[in-house]
Amino acid sequence: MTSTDLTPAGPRQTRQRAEIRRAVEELASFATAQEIHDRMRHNGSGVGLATVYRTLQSMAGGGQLDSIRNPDGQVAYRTCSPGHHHHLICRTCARTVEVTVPQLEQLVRGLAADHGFSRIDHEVEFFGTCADCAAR
Amino acid sequence: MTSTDLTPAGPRQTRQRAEIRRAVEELASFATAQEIHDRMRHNGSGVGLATVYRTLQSMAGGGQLDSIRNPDGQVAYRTCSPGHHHHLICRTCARTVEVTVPQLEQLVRGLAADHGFSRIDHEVEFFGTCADCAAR
DNA sequence: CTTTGTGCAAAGGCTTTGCATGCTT
DNA sequence: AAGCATGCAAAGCCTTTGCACAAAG
Repeated sequence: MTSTDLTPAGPRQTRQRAEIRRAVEELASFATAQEIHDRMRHNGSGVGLATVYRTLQSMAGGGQLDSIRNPDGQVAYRTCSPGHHHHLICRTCARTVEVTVPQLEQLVRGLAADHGFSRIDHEVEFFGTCADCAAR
Repeated sequence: MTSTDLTPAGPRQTRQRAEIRRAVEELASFATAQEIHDRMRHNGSGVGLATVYRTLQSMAGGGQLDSIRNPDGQVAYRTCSPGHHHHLICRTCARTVEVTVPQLEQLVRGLAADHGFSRIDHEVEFFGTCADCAAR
């Protein structure tokens, strides 16, 4: 070894990563890797699909992005406001509301205790019909 | 028309459908179409994979089966005990506990009201580590 | 200079679909 | 006899992976 580096390194700064980050930050709601890629292409970007997949995964793994699975089974990403929260998503127009449900967190802890489970993840997303769409 | 039938018809009774129903009823926990198909084959059944997929979908659509999406994005099926409830699933050993969480139901109604949403589905499944697996 | 990221295309895995045949009604 | 159900294989879709090249540190 010519040098000993003790810093965790982290992902490199590349044009592609920057573009992807920007694209994700512009999202109004969740979007899949393919949707994000499409959108970028329309905006003139030439970043490859595989890179988008890899980068989104990496960002989600690093906690910079939240990933959920939509009702069709695809993985969708979104930048999240800091802190733990959930989403209330309209099945019809995809409108999304971020909700914090402290009672749910308590509930989960209670559940865990009652059944001897630990490290319970709850990627809880609520899908429903929003007022506007119900009106039609 | 030679005859006018007013009954909704419904799925036909076939050997395959019966076999699939039986297989699903024997499940201890959720299983995907492929897993169910494999299991049936090992038990000597020659039912085709496509038929298993189609039949499970049909049964789930008819409310005879509950379907969830597992963490890998595959659709998993299970016969459910009557009444609304959720599942607490061990990520390691797949052990599943059925839990009723009345407070959650209340919470959901509250959420809906607060944000003008209606018909909120909450396919809420909790994934965690059960006591046995945590002990190792 | 070394290592990680990117692109492209191919491969993979799960699920759906087309079509001819068989079975239910 | 008429029509849905089944099987098989092919097609589809989303996602991952292999490999050579480019770029970052």
